[in-house]
Amino acid sequence: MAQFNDTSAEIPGTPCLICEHGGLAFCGPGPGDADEPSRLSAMLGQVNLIAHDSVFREGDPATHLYSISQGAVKLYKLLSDGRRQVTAFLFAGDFFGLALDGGYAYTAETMTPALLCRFPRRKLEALFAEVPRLERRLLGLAIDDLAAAHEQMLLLGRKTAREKVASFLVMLDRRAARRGHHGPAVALPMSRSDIADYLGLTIETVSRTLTQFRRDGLIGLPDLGHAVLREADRLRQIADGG
Amino acid sequence: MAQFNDTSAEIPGTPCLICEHGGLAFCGPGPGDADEPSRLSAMLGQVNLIAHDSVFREGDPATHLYSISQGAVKLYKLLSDGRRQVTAFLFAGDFFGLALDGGYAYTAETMTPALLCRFPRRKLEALFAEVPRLERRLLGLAIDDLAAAHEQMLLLGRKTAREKVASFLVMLDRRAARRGHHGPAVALPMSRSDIADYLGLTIETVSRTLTQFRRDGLIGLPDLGHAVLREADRLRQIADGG
DNA sequence: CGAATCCTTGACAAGATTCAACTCGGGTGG
DNA sequence: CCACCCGAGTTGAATCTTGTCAAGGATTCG
Repeated sequence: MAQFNDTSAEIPGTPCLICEHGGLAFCGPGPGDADEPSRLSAMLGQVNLIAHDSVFREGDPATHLYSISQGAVKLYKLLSDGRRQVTAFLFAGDFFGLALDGGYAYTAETMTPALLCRFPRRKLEALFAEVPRLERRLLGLAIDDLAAAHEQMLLLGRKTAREKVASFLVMLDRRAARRGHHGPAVALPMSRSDIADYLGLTIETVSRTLTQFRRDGLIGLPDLGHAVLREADRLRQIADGG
Repeated sequence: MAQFNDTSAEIPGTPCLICEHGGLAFCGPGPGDADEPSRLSAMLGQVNLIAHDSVFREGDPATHLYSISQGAVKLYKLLSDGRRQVTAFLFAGDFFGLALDGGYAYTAETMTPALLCRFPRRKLEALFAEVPRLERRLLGLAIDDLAAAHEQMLLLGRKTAREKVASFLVMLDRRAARRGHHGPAVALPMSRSDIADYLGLTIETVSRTLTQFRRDGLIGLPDLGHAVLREADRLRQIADGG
């Protein structure tokens, strides 16, 4: 585990695809500052991973900051007996790996083949002095993550299975739209087991709830990897406790 | 609600007590940089709140950043039907209120009478340019919060009631020790209802679990507001899923 | 084509919630 | 001064949502 795919292990200097992603990630170009992206791309490296490969593990020294160029990644934490909590699903344009000297707080694993950009933490910190806007951006992204974490705590602590699954589908749909995916179906690159561990449920409960939504005409399930939100408004209502 | 106590509404320029708290909060003095604290205290204001007073509400415009000088504060989010998730308990030296233009992501309420330091967000951002170390500190604190949030997700999604309550007691004990409180009893300034909403349980389950711990000799409950961890190691073991 | 893995479905069990009664302690007012 | 009241907490019994265990079906991949 944790090996990088041989085909293109690391390509320093190659321009980062996510820099084209409209500023979603921290390496995106900012207004009136054309110099910064080139400085960043000069220090970033790309890593190409196969599906179900681990990027780093909880407790590993936090050497790099990652940004997803292509593919999907999940973050999770484990209890000693193997119980797992998936804390985030990430897609193109998202970043992860923000950590202090204590090491990464979670394990990061690809769900699909993925192309990641990564930045050495040390070099990035040195660059902060020259480009303060960078650190501001990173702080903003951390605050976004924090808000998402609080929202997930509300879900885990206080929502029913039905509300959790509805929230999950609505969240994926909203984020897919933000990335420009406006097709009828939302992609589910994660397994039922991943979904269960994200929502604090079992795979059986996730499966049963999805089936019930399908029977009620709220969603379509054309195949295991996709869901169609037929009654998105109703799902949003369920997600918020209605 | 949300009124400041009349007795000492705001005292600009008064030195912030938490600046003496050994660098726990972001306004603490750093090595070789005696200038910064004075600049900060020049722009901070103190607010004195009674118990069970709200500091700000979820969605309010994020005008200030807060730091606790004295007292205890809780953060929470609500669902439309009143279900509540407490996302954090905060004590002297802790800070809160980090938010972007979307407004605060949670409501903040005192649990005890509290003395807070607050910094206007606008002015703080202006100061970032002059004192880059400040922004670095804030980013570090945000990363700490993020790690705590992930830990809480693991608790909410995957721990049993017994493990949740044990984790809660151990967490309070560890944080009290960090603040220099080494007495035999850990303070519980929050109500059973707050604890339940923090752990994703009901007050009855919290009460029953505490009683069971007491019967098993793991803890003492001298009064409603205190707990004595008699078997701290065993509690830590339970908290981690043993 | 076969084997393995993932998912779905069903029957049953259990941990936590709900509902309800009771206790305790503090504050108030007769 | 003390009885009363009220809110908070505890305890008990019944219920229920979700988890556990087990079997069957589907999809994928060698």
